[in-house]
Amino acid sequence: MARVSANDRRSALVRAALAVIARDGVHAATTRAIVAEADMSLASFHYAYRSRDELIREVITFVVDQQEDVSRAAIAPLGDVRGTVRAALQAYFDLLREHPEREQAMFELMHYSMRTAELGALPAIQHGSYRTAAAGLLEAAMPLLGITWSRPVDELARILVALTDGLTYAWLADRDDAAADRLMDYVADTIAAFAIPVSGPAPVASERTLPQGGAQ
Amino acid sequence: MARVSANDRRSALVRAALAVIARDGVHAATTRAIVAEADMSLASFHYAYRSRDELIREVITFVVDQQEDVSRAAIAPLGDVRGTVRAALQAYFDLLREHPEREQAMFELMHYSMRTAELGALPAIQHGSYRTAAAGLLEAAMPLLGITWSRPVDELARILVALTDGLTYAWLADRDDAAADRLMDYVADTIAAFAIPVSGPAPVASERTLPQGGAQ
DNA sequence: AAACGACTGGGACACACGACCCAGTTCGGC
DNA sequence: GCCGAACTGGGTCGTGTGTCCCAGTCGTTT
Repeated sequence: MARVSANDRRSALVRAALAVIARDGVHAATTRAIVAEADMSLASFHYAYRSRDELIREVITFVVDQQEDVSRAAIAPLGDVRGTVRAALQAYFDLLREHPEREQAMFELMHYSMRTAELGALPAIQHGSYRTAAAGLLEAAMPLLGITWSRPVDELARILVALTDGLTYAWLADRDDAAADRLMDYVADTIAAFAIPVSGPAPVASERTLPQGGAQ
Repeated sequence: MARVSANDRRSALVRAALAVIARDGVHAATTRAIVAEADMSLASFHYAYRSRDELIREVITFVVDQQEDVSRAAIAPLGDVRGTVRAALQAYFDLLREHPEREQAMFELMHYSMRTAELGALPAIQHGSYRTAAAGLLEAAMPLLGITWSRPVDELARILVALTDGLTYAWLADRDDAAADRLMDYVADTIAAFAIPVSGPAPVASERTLPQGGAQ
């Protein structure tokens, strides 16, 4: 086959491994399956990587980095908080519906990391990057929607991530679209309830709910 | 070794498999590892089970049934809704803290089921049983606390399960106890906000928070 | 006590896997 | 055109796996 630089080969192998993992699961991502997906020989694999573990490790860090990039996706302010949150959730959910294997692969890789001693720190990093992304969205929403949050953004980010994880998990298990819709409605409501309009030109129609609980 | 009936052997193998899975993960639950844990020979394994898959399948159904039993645990009404929900969450979380491997094993088994064609239906069943359990708690709380819920119990159960899954996942990833505490506080608040006191002897001191959002 | 069937131990088989090796091929610089 | 280094194909090794087998042992029934 064609001649490719080791660097290109490494990234090709990472993508191939990801494809195999998404299609057949982590346990099926053997060196042979991966090189078959990438259409190269076993020797090429071991020329690019010292071991399978090294590849998997790179796959995971790649995935984490990618997630961080993806979640920098622009937030589209829709006037009120609830609508904005709801739209962002819908965008994520559409992605999930289109590529369930991908999110499933994320979960599996996370569990794989938890079971591998040298990779033990990665789940915390991966989860941290989710929270950072969520916090970024919440921060970005403040000036765009003319609000502040009644609790620390970090805390709200954690709530948002927990709900998103729960939503993902539930849908992966039962594939109930209608239930997912209702769940997203709730998430939008509960997040919107933490928004406080700042003085000045108040955004309209976002005070349907009273500031719940307050900063406790 | 001692002489044991095939039936006893089957359940012993299920428990052993569960122990191995919790300790080392699903991928490490080989026939040899399982029989070593159960302290019996390979022949005994294949006398009791036709194949490893048959065992794993039994492990999963066992786990689902067990979960259903566990979640019938009595709800301890603490006067107000928030306190009751918070205490129930804390009880679950304490269990999680004590045996993280156990919950981790549940997740892994779920993913294993998703990847195995004949087991594809199990995740939905497992998740359904979680929701049923949550719904049972919410139903039980109604007469005990003198409340009704402003939304269908099924829907609230789904929210509760999603939040619990998210909580579990987050804690497994970063082991942040303080953050888990704050998250549970939020869950208790948000669930309590769906409670409507019924006319009659109103429960005391549960109106610290205004009914948030209400029935939207 | 004899015989039957439930149960066990140890070993064997075929296969898939990760890792490795080495003789060849092709490319870039001289 | 040549040379050294980057790269490739095919094969091989040792190990771990699921499954199976069979000679043997023990309890139960008659």
